[in-house]
Amino acid sequence: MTTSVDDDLWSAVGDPTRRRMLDLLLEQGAGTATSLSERLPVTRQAIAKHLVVLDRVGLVHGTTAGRERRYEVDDEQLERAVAQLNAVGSAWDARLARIKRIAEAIAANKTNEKE
Amino acid sequence: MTTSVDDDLWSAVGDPTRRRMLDLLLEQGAGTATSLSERLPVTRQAIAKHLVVLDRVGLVHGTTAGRERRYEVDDEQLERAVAQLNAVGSAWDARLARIKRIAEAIAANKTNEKE
DNA sequence: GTTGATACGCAACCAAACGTTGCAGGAGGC
DNA sequence: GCCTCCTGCAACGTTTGGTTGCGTATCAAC
Repeated sequence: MTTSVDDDLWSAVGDPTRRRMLDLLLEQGAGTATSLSERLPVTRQAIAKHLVVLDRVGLVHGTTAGRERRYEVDDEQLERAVAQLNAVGSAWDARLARIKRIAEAIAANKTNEKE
Repeated sequence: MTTSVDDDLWSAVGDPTRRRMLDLLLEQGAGTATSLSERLPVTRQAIAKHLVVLDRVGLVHGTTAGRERRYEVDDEQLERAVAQLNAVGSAWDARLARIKRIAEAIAANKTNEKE
């Protein structure tokens, strides 16, 4: 039951560019707006805006080191996001399973009623 | 590895309103733009547009019955969407698990160098 | 210290997406 | 016939993802 609190995390993770940014950050351990933009098909400024979004929901946090601003994934928050993905997935799976059971029951019933 | 093909399904499911529409359709078996809009905080026209989006990626399909247009969830396609949610989730989980292992190894073995 | 490259932040601008209001038209019930 | 309900379409506003352009701060080299 998608509570409205989830929506911030969902919309953060819903964007394909942000998902790939998280992939890269996990792969490399950390990254800057510039380093990420070199491996993604968007400009540094677009990446920077996405980093702000991800920072706001706590999925990454950045530290300034000299002229660089380095971002890392927040493990706990990402786990929370994964948990919500799984929650929605399994909720739908449960619904689908129930629908199938009902469909089978109806099919059995109809064959009984017929003739 | 988030192929670009996934993005259509993701962005369809990424919108909170569309997620709730799918919830309602699963709960009620089927629904029209009007019936859905009565249980969601947006207008019928907004719902109608979302239904077009969901139809385009195959998550629902609609049939015209008299003056109503009834939409139902496409079970197979929704299962595919769920599979993709789970795929991303477990990929991140695997990364996080690996990072934790490495962190523990580093804690035990003090000699390490950055790439 | 001056110069030059690098990394960043900010502002203006564009296009697409989500949402609204308003209106015309087809299907059912009286 | 008439009236109601459901739908579809068009115009409009706001937010969001993306761009370009410019100013500024840091590091390295001279």
